[in-house]
Amino acid sequence: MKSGQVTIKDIARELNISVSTVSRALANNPLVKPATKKAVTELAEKLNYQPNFTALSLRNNTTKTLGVILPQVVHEFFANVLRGIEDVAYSKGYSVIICNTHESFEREVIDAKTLMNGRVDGVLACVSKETHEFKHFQEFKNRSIPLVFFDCVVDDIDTDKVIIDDYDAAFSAVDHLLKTGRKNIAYIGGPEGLLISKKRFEGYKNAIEAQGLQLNDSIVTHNNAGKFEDGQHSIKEIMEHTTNIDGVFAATDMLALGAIKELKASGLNVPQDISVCGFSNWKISEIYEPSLTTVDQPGYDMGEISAKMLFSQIEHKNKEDYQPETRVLKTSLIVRESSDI
Amino acid sequence: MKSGQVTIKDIARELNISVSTVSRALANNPLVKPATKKAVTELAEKLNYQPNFTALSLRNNTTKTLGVILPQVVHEFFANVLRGIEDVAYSKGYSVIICNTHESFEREVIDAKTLMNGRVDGVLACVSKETHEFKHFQEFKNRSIPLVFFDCVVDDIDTDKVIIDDYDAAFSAVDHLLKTGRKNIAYIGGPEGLLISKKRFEGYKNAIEAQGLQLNDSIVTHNNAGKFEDGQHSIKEIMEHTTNIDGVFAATDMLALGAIKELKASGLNVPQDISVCGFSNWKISEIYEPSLTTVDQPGYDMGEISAKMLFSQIEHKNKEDYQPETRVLKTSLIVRESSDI
DNA sequence: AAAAAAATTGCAAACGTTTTCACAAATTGT
DNA sequence: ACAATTTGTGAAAACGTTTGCAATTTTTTT
Repeated sequence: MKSGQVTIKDIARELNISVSTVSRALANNPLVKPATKKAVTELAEKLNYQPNFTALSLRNNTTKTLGVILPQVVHEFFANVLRGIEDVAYSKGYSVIICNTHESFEREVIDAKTLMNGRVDGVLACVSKETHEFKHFQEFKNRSIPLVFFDCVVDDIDTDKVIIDDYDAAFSAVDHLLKTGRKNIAYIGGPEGLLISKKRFEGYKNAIEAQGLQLNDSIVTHNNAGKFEDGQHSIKEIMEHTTNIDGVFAATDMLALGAIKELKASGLNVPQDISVCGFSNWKISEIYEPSLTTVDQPGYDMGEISAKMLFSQIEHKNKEDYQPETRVLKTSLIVRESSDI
Repeated sequence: MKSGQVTIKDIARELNISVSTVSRALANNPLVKPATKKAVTELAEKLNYQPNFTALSLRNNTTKTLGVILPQVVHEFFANVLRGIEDVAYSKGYSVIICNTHESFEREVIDAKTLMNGRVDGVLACVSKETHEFKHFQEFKNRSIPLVFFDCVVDDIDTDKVIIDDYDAAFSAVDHLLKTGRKNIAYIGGPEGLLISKKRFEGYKNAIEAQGLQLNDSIVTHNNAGKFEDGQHSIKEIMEHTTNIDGVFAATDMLALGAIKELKASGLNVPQDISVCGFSNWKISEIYEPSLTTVDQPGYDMGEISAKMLFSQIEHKNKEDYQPETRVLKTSLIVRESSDI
């Protein structure tokens, strides 16, 4: 027994009344006599009474907690998503438990299990790039635990989803490079299996073909991660075969920055000789030299919208008429020095 | 009533036995007959039974959850701390609820209240830079909820603490600059009220004086945040009065990078004309050009040690013999291009 | 002053689990 | 065949809270 915890019973005993009365007094129930109410609230104040969270959860069958499963936190985009989620949650008196899978499938499964036993009222999830099997998420639906996917979603699971229009974003970005006169634009991609990677590549491809140009496979690369070093490595690889590229579209800012570093090292000037565009608009892309043209993702909006959808599921809990929905959010291209010609 | 949740009662009803037996069977209690045990476990498996988390918490008076209060998550150092905490927690079957105060005092108080009602078994906290009043933390002690401070700690509260040796780190960093021949080293600090800021400044000051040099107040600045723009601004301010500085020691990597950008803009070369050193070893400091000399903080270790101390408090819960302890962790200086002369 | 109505309060059940205690059934020893 | 074990099971309490219902007290009405 936690010594410090003062309960409703303690107050009842002290005041020689029943726990029911104390409970009602604290709830400001009009049934209870003003005098009693006063005595109770004053004593509660004095003893610093806080209703036991676990008992409330059990009684009300609601934990006032949301779970978030996501692959990274040191990531401006995810951090913004989290802020959006938190703001909505806090405004409803909910708190948020964050499970960071560190891009590990194994951890994701563990985290999903952790959230499956009634610990949360609903779950927001962004799947890791290692994940190709989704039983652990399906189980939320089986148990009718409200679930919303954001960013990296699972197509096969019928639930609310909020995604970025990755295709459109990539198309616009590459189109921008083409419009400035670039013709040989390399593609440096993230994990090939990931849906968002595929969409970004599609956008790249179609933008090029829309200009009547031919896609050149030898200047297209994919990486298992989206890290700085991968960007460097990709450029090296591309330059082994092809030296006349004049543009780079990278699927993440880190890939783009790695590319810039490597391009500089090989004696090229960005943007004079070659333009570079990233994806995500991290803080670093603004302060790097040259500053990086990139796609700004509406992270905060995504979090806010996802959380609102989740609450609407939670409130529809018992009804059968809930129709899952997919929201597609628009991005905006931020042109900076790295493509400013 | 959540439709999806299958309870021990459902199993008992289905098998026409009592809930006690089901409970025992699931706990693999030797008292229960193998046949019954088999029937129960098989049905539980089939129905995908998961013990209700809330009920367990109430029964056992333990939530198997730790709370972490910290001011930022998009911060490599804090992210590493979190990994350290999570690894220890997960290994003990605990999960972690992260409260991100976004450096807001108000939010910190709300978060503290949220964790105060029996939702967690213990709390790890790093105070925000806005915080100058600590009642909300003292309350954890009053309720005898285990509490460990890390990084930004509260001196007045008698509990376990894990800190970086900020003084020593700053001293070594500045000493390194001095040893390479620098004589006029500017200081660009973070929030002046913060203990870690004071310690870093002390280290800077003493390193300079240890060389028989005089501290020059006109090349010392403090900032309310530790952001890139603050670094730029500080350099501008310093250069208005003093133009012969040949070194900069900044209290964060972002301040240092802002400083570099501004120095470059004013026509100086780093490190040829002036050396710069940051603090924290963010990823960006490695990839920036020039790469940044900085102090590496053992974030993972800090998280791991803090969590272990917290568990030792949790396990000592009822005993009176617990003696709070403060652990001071050593840093290491990483010399890169920005001071390589 | 008694009856009726209104105002307060307490009892007990419920949420899902574990565990102590008591009891029933099966087995063993004589 | 009967007592003494052993083995297996169930009832009930407990964790801290809310709430329907019943019981009590107080106030109003006649």
